[in-house]
Amino acid sequence: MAKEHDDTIASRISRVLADRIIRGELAPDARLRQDHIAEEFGTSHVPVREAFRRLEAQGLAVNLPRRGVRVASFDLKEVREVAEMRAALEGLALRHAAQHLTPAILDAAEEATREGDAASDVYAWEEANRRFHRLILAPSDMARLLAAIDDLHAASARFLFSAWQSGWEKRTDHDHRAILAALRQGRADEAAAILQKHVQWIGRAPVRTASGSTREAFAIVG
Amino acid sequence: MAKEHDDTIASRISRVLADRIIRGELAPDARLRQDHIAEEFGTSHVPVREAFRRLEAQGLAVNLPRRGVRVASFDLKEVREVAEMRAALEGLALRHAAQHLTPAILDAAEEATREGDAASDVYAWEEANRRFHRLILAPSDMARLLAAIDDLHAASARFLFSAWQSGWEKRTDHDHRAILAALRQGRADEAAAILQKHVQWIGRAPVRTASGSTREAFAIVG
DNA sequence: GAATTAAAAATTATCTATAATTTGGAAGGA
DNA sequence: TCCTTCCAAATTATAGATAATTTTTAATTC
Repeated sequence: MAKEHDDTIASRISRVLADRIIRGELAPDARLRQDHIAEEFGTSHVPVREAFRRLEAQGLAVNLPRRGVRVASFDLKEVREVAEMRAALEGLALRHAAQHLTPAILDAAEEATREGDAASDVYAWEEANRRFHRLILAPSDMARLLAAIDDLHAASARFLFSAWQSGWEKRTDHDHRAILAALRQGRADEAAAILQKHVQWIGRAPVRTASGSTREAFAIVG
Repeated sequence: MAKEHDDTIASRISRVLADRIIRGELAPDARLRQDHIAEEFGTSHVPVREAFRRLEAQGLAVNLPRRGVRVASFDLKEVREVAEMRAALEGLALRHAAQHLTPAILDAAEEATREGDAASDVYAWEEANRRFHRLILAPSDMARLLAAIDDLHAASARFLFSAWQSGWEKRTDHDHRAILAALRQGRADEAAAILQKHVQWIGRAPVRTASGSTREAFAIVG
């Protein structure tokens, strides 16, 4: 039902490109040539340009008029910025969502945490992590806030994949469990406080650069 | 210099339409017909469509694929939501900006407050108010955060103009002065706390509806 | 009220103009 | 001679205009 009828070519292109940027298949500063992309998707450049405007708004691409669109670059400063914005907004969302959380939702969130702990690669972990956050925040029923958080999660995931392309290690997410425990006991403010700390934790990993040397990469790991 | 070289037709259209929506010249749910707008601006509909994507991302318009674009509607719930998001994000920005604030900036912010107090209509007041907030937050130097705050200010202004189309009364902004006083004394956290309260204050005003009766309208007045 | 047709509007394709970039010398200097 | 720098022509890509197509909405008929 509703197959993909409510879906324009532009939105499909923007989703696919966003995914490639997030996964690092399109590197920072890489040019996005509208005619090439149009050809790949078998369309004209018009919907491609519309997709570009969406990517710009998400902060995944930057446009230089008459000089083309490039994948947005990022640095440690922006990782920190996104972490703090997530802390502020997710804390707000959780305080509103708390009163609408049901045992069923909390159970689903715990299951997402287990799946994250069991994840064998960083992509699977990120998917489970994002699901956890979305599950406990969605009942806030604040559309604008949730959309903003989604865009921040996209940025987070990009930082994460950039740092941990390989070498992912399983670990147990104690923060998620502490958040769920607090929520089960109706301690919403405590849960929000843990969440805010949790989201601001920035992990670091050594990354092999193109030139063979290694540098440190940073990413939000919550 | 640099006249409007770094400016596309699409961005100009999106700015003009955003302004009309914010000022209430384009009412909620009003249809935005791409061909009509294209004709008005003396262009084709292609840049108009790109402008629509930007308005969508700002939350000022909604797109129903193949059925056209409409001005986004809003309600008290969204006014509250925007107020809380502004509180969260402006608080964050101020805590980062505080250490970079100079006496010159604080003087300029005080001047903006005076201009707001002296404003004779709601449009002048909003301009001065926005300038105050931008002045004290910009030194945080967090581009993504400031862009998000700008979009929330646009939404705020729309709510305000919708409620106070006429009947604006001068008043003295004690909150702004308390914020500046705290900042001058280096009490950043206190300033941020006042700002957060300030931004969440929702004023109400009676509004004459089309049918002649009156209803209450709500808006962020900080 | 359901079905059919006509009109309007959105989406996408194709085409054109213009700006930006690259390339290929030519001139000048060491 | 070799290298660098500068300029102009050629190439490439973006931005926008115009044209074609599909979809939705309205009107009309049965």
